[in-house]
Amino acid sequence: MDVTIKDVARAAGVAPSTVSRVIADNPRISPATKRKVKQAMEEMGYHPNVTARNLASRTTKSLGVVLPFSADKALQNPFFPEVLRGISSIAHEMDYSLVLCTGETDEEMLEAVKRMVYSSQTDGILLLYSQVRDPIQSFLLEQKFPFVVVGRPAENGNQVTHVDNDNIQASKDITKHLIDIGHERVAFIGGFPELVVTLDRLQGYEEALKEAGISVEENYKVHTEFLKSGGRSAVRALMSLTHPPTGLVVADDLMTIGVISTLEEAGIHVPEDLSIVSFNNVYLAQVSRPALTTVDVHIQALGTEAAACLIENVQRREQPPKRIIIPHKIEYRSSAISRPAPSEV
Amino acid sequence: MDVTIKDVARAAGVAPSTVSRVIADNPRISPATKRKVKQAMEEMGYHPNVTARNLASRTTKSLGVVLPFSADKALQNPFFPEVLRGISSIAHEMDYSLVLCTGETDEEMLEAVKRMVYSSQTDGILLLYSQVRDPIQSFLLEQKFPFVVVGRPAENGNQVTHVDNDNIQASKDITKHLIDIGHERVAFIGGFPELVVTLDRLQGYEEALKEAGISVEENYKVHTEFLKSGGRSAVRALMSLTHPPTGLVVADDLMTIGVISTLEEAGIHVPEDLSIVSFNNVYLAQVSRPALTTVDVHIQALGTEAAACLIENVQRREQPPKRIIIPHKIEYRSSAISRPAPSEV
DNA sequence: CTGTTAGCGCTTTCAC
DNA sequence: GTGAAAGCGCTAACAG
Repeated sequence: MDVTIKDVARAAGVAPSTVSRVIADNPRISPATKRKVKQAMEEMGYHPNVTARNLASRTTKSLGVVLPFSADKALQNPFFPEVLRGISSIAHEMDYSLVLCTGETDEEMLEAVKRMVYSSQTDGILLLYSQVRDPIQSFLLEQKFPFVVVGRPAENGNQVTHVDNDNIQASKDITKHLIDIGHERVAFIGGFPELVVTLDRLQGYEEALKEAGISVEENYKVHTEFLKSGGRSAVRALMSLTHPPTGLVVADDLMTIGVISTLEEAGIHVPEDLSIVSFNNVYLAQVSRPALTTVDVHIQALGTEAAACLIENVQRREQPPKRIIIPHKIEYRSSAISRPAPSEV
Repeated sequence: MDVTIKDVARAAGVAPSTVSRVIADNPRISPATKRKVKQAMEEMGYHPNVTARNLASRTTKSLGVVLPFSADKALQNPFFPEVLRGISSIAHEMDYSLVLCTGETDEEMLEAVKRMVYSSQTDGILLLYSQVRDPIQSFLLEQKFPFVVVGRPAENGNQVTHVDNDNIQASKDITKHLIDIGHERVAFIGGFPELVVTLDRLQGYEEALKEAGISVEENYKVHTEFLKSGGRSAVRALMSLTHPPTGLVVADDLMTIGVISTLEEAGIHVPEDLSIVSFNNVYLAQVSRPALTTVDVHIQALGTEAAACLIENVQRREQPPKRIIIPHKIEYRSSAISRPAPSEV
């Protein structure tokens, strides 16, 4: 940096505070001086030093973003770039910058978050996932540090502001769809059971079954790691049951792609032999074969709402905890078809 | 924030400057006072204020990261999370934070970058893509602001530090593979022709053809948007030529998935009817059907090298421009098979 | 409406 | 080895 507020003040023949006011676009400043100062800034190529401003104003105008860096391939899920886009659009609009919280392990992540808040590096934090007994959430909560989580907090749900879908209902809806089109043996494949989203979608699945008078079979509930080959055996086991399912509710589009791949290897075709529905409606869901019947959770909206909400919390402190539900919508495509199969055409 | 360096100083019975030196782990400080001060910090729950430190030391200990936020679905490419992981691991290790440069359009992106450097919000910038006549690169260059690009700069290649694969060679290698296994009619499908990586891979493709004595057909070179449905017609057109290709070099794994989808719709099977090879080896390349023969470009390494390099540049200014090439390696899987097809088994 | 005066919390000469 | 003092560049009362 080079030219400072003092330089501009001198050149414009005013006090530094006046320049500061011009920067802040303070209303009670005469158009004349405003113009004069602006011109000086322009001519001298002045740009306010963010750090100095932050120190003086005791804010950072930045939001911390916590991604699940640690978890295996989770970050490869297009879900995250997509919420990021949403967040970024609002942040940009409101003139906030985004700083990433990084770390390889859960402990490192927690450390990173602690450093962020202790060293006042950020005004608020955005948690892009929610897991059971998350030490990060507890920490933020006890520090009374502004944060919002994308997802449903497993604990203290009404103390922490969060934006989420009604995943239970969404899962109920899509499971019901499968049932409605004739499937009676419907299984569920979920990811990390520590993730609240997994639990919610499992619960919705179970509720739909119950409401349809179908009993919930324990061995119809499978948890496989995200896209992991470890999941293959689980899927195979599922399909070699005496009464294998004819329908599958999978907790995530990307996981679905892995599952379909495993199934095809085993000679099981989707949707002819098995119908699959899933969640998120990432872009890939349209171009994969078969195109996926999936619930669109409006990922970007999750991001924009979360960011807007956090910024509001940050600006006027002591906002009461809020809960925002983004609506969902089923996209009917070709991975799920009626059963029993229509008579051969 | 609450407890400051002064409080600690008072409590420990030393001067603030001494505390500062303890924080910085200054060698010429007696073990005794060091211990005393550390204990005070501990007891009082002291954490240095990053902003104040930055202002005083005139550095930010942060790196700006420029992702192609604007470009359609590009961000959905797992390539980016993966370099981010690499970058983040080094940044974390070296105690740098990462701040994202956000914007919806190219102009906004440029503005964001300008703001970052003008307002001294970051010590250096990481550009995660390289396109022809990129105003961001020009700007950074003329500002003499430290930055490194992941990819090959289209212009001023020896003035800007960059880490890249030898994409020309990589493309030559993989194209040659296709030729070696019997394909003579090989087409190329690339993405945005403004991206240098696309150009390099196209060039490698052409060179391989020439070296094999195969003439380069203009209508064998197709550019489709990333995953976009617009690409479908292009792919279909390609396949309805009088002499359609039997082999395809596609510039990116994700694009390949879209292409395969289009082909299957048209009743063309991969690899039976058409062999495909591509680039990046993202995780999906293993689980998609067929699993993709693709060149592994070591995405994470691109990230770690870039970050390490930038941090070095930032710490000791006036480093000469460097160019780092990450080796590549072909992963042979099942999307490409010999032609003419082996006699029916 | 504008100037004056203190800092924000830390680092960094320069003495001792 | 440690302290005193002077900022880093800006904002924010408080006057006027």
